[in-house]
Amino acid sequence: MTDVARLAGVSHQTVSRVLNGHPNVREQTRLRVRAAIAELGYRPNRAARALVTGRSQLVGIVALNSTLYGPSSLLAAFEQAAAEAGFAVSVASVGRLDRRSIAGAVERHLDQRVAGLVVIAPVASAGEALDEMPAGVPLVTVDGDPDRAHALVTVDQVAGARAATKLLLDAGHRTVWHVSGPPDWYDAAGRVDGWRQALRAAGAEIPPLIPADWSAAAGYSAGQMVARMPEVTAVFTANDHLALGLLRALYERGRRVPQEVSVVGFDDVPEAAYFIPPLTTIRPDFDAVAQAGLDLLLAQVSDGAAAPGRVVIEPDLVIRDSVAPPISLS
Amino acid sequence: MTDVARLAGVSHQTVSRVLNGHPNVREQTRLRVRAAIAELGYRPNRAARALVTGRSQLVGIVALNSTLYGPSSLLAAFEQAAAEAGFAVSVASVGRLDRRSIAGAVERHLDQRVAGLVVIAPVASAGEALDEMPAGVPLVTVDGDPDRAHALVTVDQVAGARAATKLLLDAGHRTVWHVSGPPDWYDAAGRVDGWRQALRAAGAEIPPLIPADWSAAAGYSAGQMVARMPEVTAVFTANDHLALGLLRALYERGRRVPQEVSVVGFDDVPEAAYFIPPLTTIRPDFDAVAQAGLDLLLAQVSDGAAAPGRVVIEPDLVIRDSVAPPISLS
DNA sequence: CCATGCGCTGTTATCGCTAACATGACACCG
DNA sequence: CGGTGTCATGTTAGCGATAACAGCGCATGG
Repeated sequence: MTDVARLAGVSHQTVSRVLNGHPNVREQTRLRVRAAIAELGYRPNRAARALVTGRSQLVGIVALNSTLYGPSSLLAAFEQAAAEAGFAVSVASVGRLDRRSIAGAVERHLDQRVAGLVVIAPVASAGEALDEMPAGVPLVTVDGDPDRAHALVTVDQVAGARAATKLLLDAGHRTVWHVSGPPDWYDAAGRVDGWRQALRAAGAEIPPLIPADWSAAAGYSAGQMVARMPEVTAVFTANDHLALGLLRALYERGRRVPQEVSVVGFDDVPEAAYFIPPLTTIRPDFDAVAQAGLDLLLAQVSDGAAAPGRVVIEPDLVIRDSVAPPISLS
Repeated sequence: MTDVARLAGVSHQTVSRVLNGHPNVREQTRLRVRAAIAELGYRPNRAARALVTGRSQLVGIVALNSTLYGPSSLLAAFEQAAAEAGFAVSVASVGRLDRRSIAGAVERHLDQRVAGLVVIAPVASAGEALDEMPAGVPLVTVDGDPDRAHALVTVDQVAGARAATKLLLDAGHRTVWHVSGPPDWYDAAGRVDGWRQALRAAGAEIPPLIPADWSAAAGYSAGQMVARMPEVTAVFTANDHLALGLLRALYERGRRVPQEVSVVGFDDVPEAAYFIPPLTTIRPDFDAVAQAGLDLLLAQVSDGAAAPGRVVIEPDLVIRDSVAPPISLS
């Protein structure tokens, strides 16, 4: 910086002013400084700037280290949004969403003096870990606990699940079964709620829940059971991969989809249109979630950790071929 | 830090020594300092440390902003490995792998004074962008150009493709068709090479290449063509999602897999075991890639940018149900 | 018994930057 | 025409750490 100042024939402070877009610099001086910067290929040292300002143009993201479609889409979307806002993104991924892991990831970020923190915290234990967080750090949780005080962005799981269930009921099915995600995930719980609500609203019988996790393997197991129950004509699975496994089990046992069994998934993974048959599903808008999350975070950053907001993103219904009226009606 | 020093009754330098594990600190003093640190909940300021040492315990990763299985698995694996090595990870993702985007992402990282850079650079344009990089920054490319000077970690695409093709030939197929990925990706090119090599080695006819990208949609189009060609009995697709689309097209047109057509994919996505039928595929070990990449990078960091190495990870063959001998033999 | 060296600790300078204040030139106003 | 702002710029201090050096006490050896 001193070199730049010397070359431009000004003081280092003036260089700093140009860098930070201060007014009160003569146009001509500004140009000289710019030229010197370009000539020397100078780039400001962010560590020094962070040190003196106490701010860091860095947002931390705590995410689950997995290739689950939802979390990894979110991560990508956040990076994108942050980069556009001029923030760098530091990622600390955790193997499991338990208290210890999350706390560790948060610590690592605090060491780096992140300006704010986004925690993709879809399970209860994550929320607990955040309660122990030092206050004063801007924080946004994604898919976290609605009953906690933090700023929160979520996909409206309940509405999505309701829409999926209602679609099946409207097609004429007497009731709808549900293969659920891991019970400690809020996403999974919300989808169960929405499913129940829709059934109740329609006065339909509420069948037992088929518990699973997010994997195709669990969907396959669920499908093996479903295939043996002739009365099951409609299934809503908590995500698309479960649906894939389910479809496969039904196929193996000769239960045709959608003629005998209708299926609706959740997520709209890119390949859902190529399942056998193409899967009707619910599509959350991850870009919107990320954008809203970052906006919330940056608002806190500039206000000084005020006003934790709440944003709920409505998912869309994507209709393909895996839903049909039950045989009795067709 | 001054507070800690005061509480422990020592100078700030001694605190620093304790923090950095220097010898020449009396055990008793060390304990007093530790206690003071714990009591005050003190955490060192990395910005200050980075400023004075010129080092930053930060590695940058440039990745494609996508939910493609390979890149996103790699990203996750890198975070994991870096965290274990005590490094924070800053991610700059790019929408497209063109020169400008990559250069921008690299710049953003250099601004942050990353200690080293990992670029997941599976296309030619990425390599070009890196040629313009200021020298002296430790750099590792993943799946990049084998002809460039940078340190490089790759999955052995050629060997994987050879194994896939050979498996099909060994099952008795006269030849094997290939649905390829985007031609500018090294991964895709390597898989094409391996396929050709295996055919040539077996003296089999080399059918025309069916060009595609990585998507299930392209696999579906390819499948619509394959289904119309009765002589095609074996297809190797450049990834699992292509295989999914292909399977679906074959299914629609009544071509049974594996009885009439055998299929092998590449990647072993978690749900591949639940395709219809379960997909035989090639599994790259992304964790190994990440570990090797990070090792290479850290070696450069400590040596001061010496010895760009080269590591090739051998993928495994995962055998499931999508391969069978051709009808003429069964 | 003093020179020497080692182990432990403190003092000072410094990294690159921004904030706060100081300065000088000039314009404007009563 | 002197007082008072305002603009453009320079000077100084300090952010929180580490590096380099200095100093002190004590054991060792000739």
